[in-house]
Amino acid sequence: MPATIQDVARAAGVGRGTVSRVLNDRPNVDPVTRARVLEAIAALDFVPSAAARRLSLRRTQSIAVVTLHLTRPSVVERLRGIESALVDAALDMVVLNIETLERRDAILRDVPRPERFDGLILVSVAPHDTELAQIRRSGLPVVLIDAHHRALPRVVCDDVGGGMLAANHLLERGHRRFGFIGDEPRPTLGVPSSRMRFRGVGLALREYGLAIRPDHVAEGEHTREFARELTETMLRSADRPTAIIAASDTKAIGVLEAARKLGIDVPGELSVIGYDDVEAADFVGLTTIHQPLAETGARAVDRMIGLISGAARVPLREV
Amino acid sequence: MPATIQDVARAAGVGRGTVSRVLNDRPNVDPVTRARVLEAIAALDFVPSAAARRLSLRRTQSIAVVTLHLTRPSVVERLRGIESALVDAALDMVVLNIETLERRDAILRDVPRPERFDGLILVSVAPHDTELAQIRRSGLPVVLIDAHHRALPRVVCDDVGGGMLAANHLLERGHRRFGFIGDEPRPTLGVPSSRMRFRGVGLALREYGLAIRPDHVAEGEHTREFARELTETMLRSADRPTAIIAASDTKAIGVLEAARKLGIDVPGELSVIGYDDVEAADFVGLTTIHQPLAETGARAVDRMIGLISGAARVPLREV
DNA sequence: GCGGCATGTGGAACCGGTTCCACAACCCGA
DNA sequence: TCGGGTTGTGGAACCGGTTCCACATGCCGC
Repeated sequence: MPATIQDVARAAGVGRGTVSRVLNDRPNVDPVTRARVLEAIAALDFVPSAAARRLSLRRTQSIAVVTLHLTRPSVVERLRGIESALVDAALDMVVLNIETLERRDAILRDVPRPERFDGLILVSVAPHDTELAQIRRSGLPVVLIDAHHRALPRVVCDDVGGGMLAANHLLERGHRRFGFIGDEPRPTLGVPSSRMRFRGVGLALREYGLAIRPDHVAEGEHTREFARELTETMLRSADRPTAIIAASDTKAIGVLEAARKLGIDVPGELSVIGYDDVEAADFVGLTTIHQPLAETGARAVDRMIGLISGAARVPLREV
Repeated sequence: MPATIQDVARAAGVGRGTVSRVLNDRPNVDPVTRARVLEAIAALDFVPSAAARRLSLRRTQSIAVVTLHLTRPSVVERLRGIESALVDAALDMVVLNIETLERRDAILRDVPRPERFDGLILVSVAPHDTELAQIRRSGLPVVLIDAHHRALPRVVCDDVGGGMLAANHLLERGHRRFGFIGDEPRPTLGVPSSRMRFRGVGLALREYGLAIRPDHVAEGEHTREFARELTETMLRSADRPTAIIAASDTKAIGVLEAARKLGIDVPGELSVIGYDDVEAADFVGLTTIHQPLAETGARAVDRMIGLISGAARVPLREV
């Protein structure tokens, strides 16, 4: 039903090749001819078929964004940055979300195929070595966000630095007994950002000749309820911490709940720092670490486009 | 580089047509031949090219999801539902996010083209009549979520009912003076769900012979700060409301902030109801209206697939 | 006045699938 | 034994673009 390039060629009285040259702004087209072709295009409301274009160019004009836990605020914010940068580059964003291990494996098996996508952005997902091999074979450009792999370009936030930032903030305010509420140290899916943040906390404390007590570290599932329970136990201990750093705002809210339940005043008797800067953070009185999430997304797209057009650069990090 | 159907045909000693028949599980293929073809496919690690398939089938195997304000929790949750349903149907989800009016118009102009997508899901976006005409012409199946159009299939939550629900909850608890904090009654982008909810509140009050005072209704921009300011003004009035219904949790938090600032105890002196059930809602002590967001997303995909396969059904609603 | 080069153009071949048509081989009943 | 139907198969045509090659035309300098 829609007009094809052949129709345009006929209408303008030229060959298909000429229409194609006009469409792609190539030189060696007589201005008069060009005008006639453009007129025909407008008259027929012609839009080139993406499918045909993809087939003959062997490019798909779309990139896959693989996310872990799409609904987390930090992921969404990154996605927004990615989307808006991709729009500018006239690329389609296909979102693939991971919620189970099976799906993770299926995606990493099926997605890195050059005939499916022009590029791959993995958010909080790092490929295994065998998966990396397939990605390599596919020749697809890949950029990781919030994930590490020694051999792949990545845009990461400095989690260690973030942890240090949080700890230093509290140290400067005189705190000496710290607690940490984090995620699984080695998550089945995803990446150990939580552990990195913990390491940053440890580093900052060391400069003050301090260390965090093992029983003041509690790691587990990324839910508020879980964080609440772990915190309750921690706060009941004899020498309870005066400051708790949580690996995310979700967990931080769990910490606040526990404190409230035990009648511990925040920030009077206990300081709490979260991570992510969710919308409600300042209302509930949470100090939090902000990350430029949308910017990292946009940045990843920039690098991806660089890779597509052939540049190879050294992996870099940003805070 | 990757193997083509021609390579497979050669390897198996058959014609391309036969390979295609095997790939698509068509009848009239000798079991022996089929086995030989499958063997060749496995040996060559052959995966059919999506681009070629799209071109010859004139189907893209991907659907466009247009969202307004991707980052709002309610939208993300719907997106998750959509994504997971689309995966089951082996369709790619291309996300297009709207943040400005220009982009809105550009998307509604360029996206409804049969050569680009197999279907369209609009989340909180309703097309104008001229845009509808183009969609019609394109022949693309469209499903709206959280948006109304008399002529298009849609999956909506009953906003009027939600408003009534909120109001009745408060009426049963003895409240008689209500306030409402909502979005712009007729938003430039997006849909007037806020107004619908307000109408529901009005209906519920009428049954009690009550009405909401005009100066206890404040509508404006969807931000916490704005909601806070509007609420402050409202709470300073002589006969301030004893209960406030907000059109979203974001605004509800603004309301809580205002109350806190003025030293008004919640829920002692003022009850607040929000909308969306964001994660932090119960921590901050907010009563909120929950909607089955992911389910509506999945439901929309079901209907879309129904439309693609040719069924035409009566528009319906769900709560 | 003619060889050489730049410019503009038409059209064939190609990308990698699907579909349809023609035809061969076989089975069956008359 | 022969006509008619079924089954399996190869290959051409097609989807709608891009690219490359060949060729026509016009201009230049000698």
